[in-house]
Amino acid sequence: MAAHVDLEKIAKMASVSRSTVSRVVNDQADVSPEVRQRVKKIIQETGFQPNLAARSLRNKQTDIIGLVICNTMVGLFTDPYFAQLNLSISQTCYKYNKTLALYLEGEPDTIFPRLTRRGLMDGILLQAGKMKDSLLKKMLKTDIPFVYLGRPTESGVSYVDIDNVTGAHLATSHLISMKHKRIAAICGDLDTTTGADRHEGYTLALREEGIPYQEELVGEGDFSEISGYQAMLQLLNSKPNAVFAANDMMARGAIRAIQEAGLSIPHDVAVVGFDDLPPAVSASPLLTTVRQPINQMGASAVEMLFDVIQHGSQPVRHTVLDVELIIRESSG
Amino acid sequence: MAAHVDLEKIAKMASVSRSTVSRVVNDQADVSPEVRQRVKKIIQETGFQPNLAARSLRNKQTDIIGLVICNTMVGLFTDPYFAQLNLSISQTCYKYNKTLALYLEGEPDTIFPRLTRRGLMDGILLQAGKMKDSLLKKMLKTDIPFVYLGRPTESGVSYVDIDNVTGAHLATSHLISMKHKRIAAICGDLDTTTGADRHEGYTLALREEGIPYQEELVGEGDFSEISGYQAMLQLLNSKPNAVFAANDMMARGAIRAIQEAGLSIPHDVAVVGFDDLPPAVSASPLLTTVRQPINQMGASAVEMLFDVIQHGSQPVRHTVLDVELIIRESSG
DNA sequence: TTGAAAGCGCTAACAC
DNA sequence: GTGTTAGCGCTTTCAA
Repeated sequence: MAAHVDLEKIAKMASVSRSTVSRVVNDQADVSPEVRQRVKKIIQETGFQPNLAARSLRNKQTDIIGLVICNTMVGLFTDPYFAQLNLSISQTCYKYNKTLALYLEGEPDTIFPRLTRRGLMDGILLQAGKMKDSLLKKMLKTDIPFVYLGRPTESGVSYVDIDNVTGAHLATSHLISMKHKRIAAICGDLDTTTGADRHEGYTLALREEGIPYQEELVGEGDFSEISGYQAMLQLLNSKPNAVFAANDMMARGAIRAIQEAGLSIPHDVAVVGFDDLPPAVSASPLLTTVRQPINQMGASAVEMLFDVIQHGSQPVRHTVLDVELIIRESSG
Repeated sequence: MAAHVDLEKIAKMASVSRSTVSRVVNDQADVSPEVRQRVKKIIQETGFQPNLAARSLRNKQTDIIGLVICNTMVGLFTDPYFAQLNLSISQTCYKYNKTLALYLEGEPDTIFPRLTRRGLMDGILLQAGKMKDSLLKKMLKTDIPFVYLGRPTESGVSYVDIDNVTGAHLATSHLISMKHKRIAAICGDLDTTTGADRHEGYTLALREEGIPYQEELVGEGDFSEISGYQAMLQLLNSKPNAVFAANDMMARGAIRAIQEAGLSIPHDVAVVGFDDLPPAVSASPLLTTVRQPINQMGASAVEMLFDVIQHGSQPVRHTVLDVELIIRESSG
């Protein structure tokens, strides 16, 4: 932030006032064409760009939004899901000429004061973590605009989520329709709404078809590949002939366990995942999975946040995005 | 950024001046114990935190640093390598109470003006991309503090890198020492210094042992799993009995291709990767690979940047981190 | 040890 | 259509 040209200097060079330069910079009306022309030329030549700290102070708006993924989820940050979400959020910020601040570290308690500082961020995207996280409740008590990524456990929260229950239902129904009898599930962390909702969808589909829910056919992982592998190892003892994994990474782990056991997919055990992430899907056998619109989720969340920033947090906004079953090889 | 308590308000409540409150907030000397006590109590009660835009304007320092990974690399952002690097950078910022701004999108040309705005960032971490990227050259012409992540193709650049040549050399030598004759390589994008350096290490190791370099044993991927798979498919025609892949993702793809061809690892074909990323390594067979200290790389880069910000870009700083060969199952 | 006052660079209300 | 001026909230001389 070295010494540099400022409005004043441009004004002198163009023999006009600071205000006029400001008007030109911000594309406001009421500047004569000749003057605008002259000032623009000088701005061009000098490469002048208004100082953002000064503008933020004056405008009470920084054009920075934060993305917060706190500790309880950080271990999973290496999941390609987050990379993709992050990318879409970043792209949307770029498109609207906003800056994205990233908060990956920190316990909900210690990170909170950093999120509530004045003069840094206009608003925040809060990635859902464990249901018991206190951060959401705390944020609700502030007047800071924020949007939740996932289904919140509190009311009065604006959020964007995907239809996890329907997705899991689709996946399970698909397996049922393939005449499989013993349909296992590898759940994600059930202390997250995502994990719980996908489990719910599985349960619902079974119930609709009058298939009893059997404990020994249900394992719990934490969305990681290795946890899917381990859960499947366990489930193999119960001889399932199909398995719904709550995300693609765990499905991939399950496939590995099934293949190592000398069983074939989908002949001996059919597999369906959830996410439709290219790296997980493209291995062989190609994964049948539930596609969720990650990019749209990121974009919607950012745009919803801009709306909250501009128009206030009332009324509360919800967007739940549709999912789609993509049938490939692993389900037969 | 709603109306809120400011220094002035605290000052009134404590019956002191703004200056005194500022001194207390910034832990400066020359405030009497009683006054300090009194002011602190009120700050505590009100939850006052100084406005960062105002502070930035005054101090000419924002305590924000940027991480820039531009378009040419963005497709690879889903590589767990970047997730891990990102995480370590984020953690280090957190530790030093700085904010991290993330720039994932944008052509080098269009992103440049956004990086050079005054009053936004104190400095920048620039992830290496394609060698021909013009961003590095442009940054060099500015007075903005920055540190390059990877080996730069220009001189006068402060950077942090890992010893890619030695790593690839270690991997290849290891395969040679196992008495393999036909040692293939799956290179990463050779238009990146990382890809080129790892190729260089492979070449060097062969030469040292008097093994001729054979074109038909060398494939090129782009660091993605699928590209490793495809490159291996091709290479299998040349009947290699070992292969060095320039990263773990490609190694994983190669393993898949080898196994699908009905060959066993390491018996028929030995495989060595590069990165030592848990998700890639933990599948079976466990991957022999070159471990690079990603977390240390992130931390070093951030700390180097702080140093550049504080003390100027001269002298130029370099840190090249050591790598280590981790022998597991896939190399026999 | 404390307070008064200037000013960081910008925008916008108001006056001309 | 253009300029003057008053701050935004903070830190920091400088004076008391």
